[in-house]
Parts: sequence; C-alpha cells; structure tokens
Amino acid sequence: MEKRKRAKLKAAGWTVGTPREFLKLSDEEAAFVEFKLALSKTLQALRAAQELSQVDVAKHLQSSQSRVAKMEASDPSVSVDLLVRSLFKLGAQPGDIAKALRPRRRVAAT
Amino acid sequence: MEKRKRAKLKAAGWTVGTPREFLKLSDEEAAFVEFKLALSKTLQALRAAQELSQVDVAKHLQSSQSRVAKMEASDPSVSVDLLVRSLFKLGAQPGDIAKALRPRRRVAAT
DNA sequence: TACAAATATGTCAAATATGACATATATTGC
DNA sequence: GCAATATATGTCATATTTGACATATTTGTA
Repeated sequence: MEKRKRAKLKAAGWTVGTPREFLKLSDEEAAFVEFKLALSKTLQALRAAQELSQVDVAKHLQSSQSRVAKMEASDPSVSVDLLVRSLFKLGAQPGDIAKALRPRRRVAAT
Repeated sequence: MEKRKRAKLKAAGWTVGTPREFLKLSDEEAAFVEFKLALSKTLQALRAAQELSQVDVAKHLQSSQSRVAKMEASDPSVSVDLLVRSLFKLGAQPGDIAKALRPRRRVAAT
C-alpha cells in the first residue's frame, strides 16, 4: 500500500524546501507522515527518559535492535500499529499519545 | 504479530464481565484495542456526519465496502495505519484524531 | 410480507510489515 | 587513535494486512 518510492523521509536536515514539497506528498499523505513522525519521536523520548539502549528496548518488545532503530527513524517499513503497540509496552498512557499527536504550531512564513 | 486468537472483540454488547477480562488481555493489549476502537468510532462518526454509505466511502478510499465495514467494526484484520490514513482522507484533522484518543473518563465502580 | 438498500461476515491471492541477521557507521571513554 | 558500545542500513523468509469477491444479515419502507 504505502508506495515505498517516497522512501527514507526523515524530515530532519533539509535546507531547500520542505520534505512535503520535495516528495510531492498529498495533504493526507503529509498528515500521515507527520503523524508517524510524532509517534517515532515519542518513542525515542520514552526510551531516552528510561535511559535504555535500543537493544534493551528490543528485548522488552521482543523485537530487534534494527527494528527499533527503524521505528525511531519513522522508516516506511514501520507501521503505526507497531509504533503504538511499542509505546504502550514502554508504559505510555493513551493521553501521552494523544498529546504527542496534537498539531505543532506553524511557523510564520517569511 | 497480532495473534488472531483474540478474534472478534467488538466491545459492544457483553453482559458478563468486560471484554478485557473475558479475553484475558494484558494492559498494553487492552490499551491498544481501545485505541483502535476510538479510531473506528471516529471514522464511523465522520462518515455519518457526511451522510455517506460505506460504498461511497469505499470508493473515496479506493477500498471496498467490506473493508470499510471491518474498519468500523475495529476488526482484527484492520490496521491502525489503515484507520488513520482513512480518517485523513475523509478530512479529519490531526487535532480531531488526538481528541478522539483522549482517555474516556472511568465510570465509578459500584 | 416483500423488496431494495445498507451493512456484516468469510475467504483468498497479492501486497506489505516483521524479526532476524549481517554489516556499516557513529559515539563515547581512554 | 583505538576499542567498546550504540545506532543505522540493507536484505530476506515468514507473517500479517489488503482489496475484492461472494454471500448473509439487517434496516427501511411500501
């Protein structure tokens, strides 16, 4: 389903244009990517807060270090299901997830 | 991944015990099921608000009526990815989804 | 009741996600 | 710099999800 051609993504680090326009994503696609990104960041923050390595987390989740890395990178091969399940397993509360998904305030255009 | 043995779910309509205890779900599993359920309900509400049939929505989503029915029933064969994508395609805003996920207030035990 | 429209349920081939592994690249402490 | 530890990336066999289809059930209305 999710066309992999849009590949890596990883919103961080572009200097010219947004990932959105560079990759020609539709509004819904962009919203979905942002949605996943918010979950990824939350997962990473949770892990950091508990001072665990990706290996530790992988063990806890019965997954692998590489998949945890991909989760945190919001890799296209990672489903929202996996992210959400993982968050809950790491102790996140539903409210935490809802909070993470609240839209970020837009920066004024120049 | 998602062991299908927990099957149908469909939280509605039990008289003895909660689905949670009947199906012996762990805390995380229960949280996940509730999470999906919230999305399902939101989808259904969105469709109702727009006065569309499942067939209409299926056409819009490039899916099928049966899958839309399963989405609204929070069927185990439906992923959170599909639900979230569908919500966005039907015009939901990120904030709407976050709102839907906020934990419902517990009813006092008797 | 009977008919139509809507919704639900079961199944399956094709598409996608998963954990695991190998291996590459950072990052940290000496 | 050099290990040691942590994180990233690519690949693959297996598992799960998907749209589609057939068919059943429900709902509305005459």
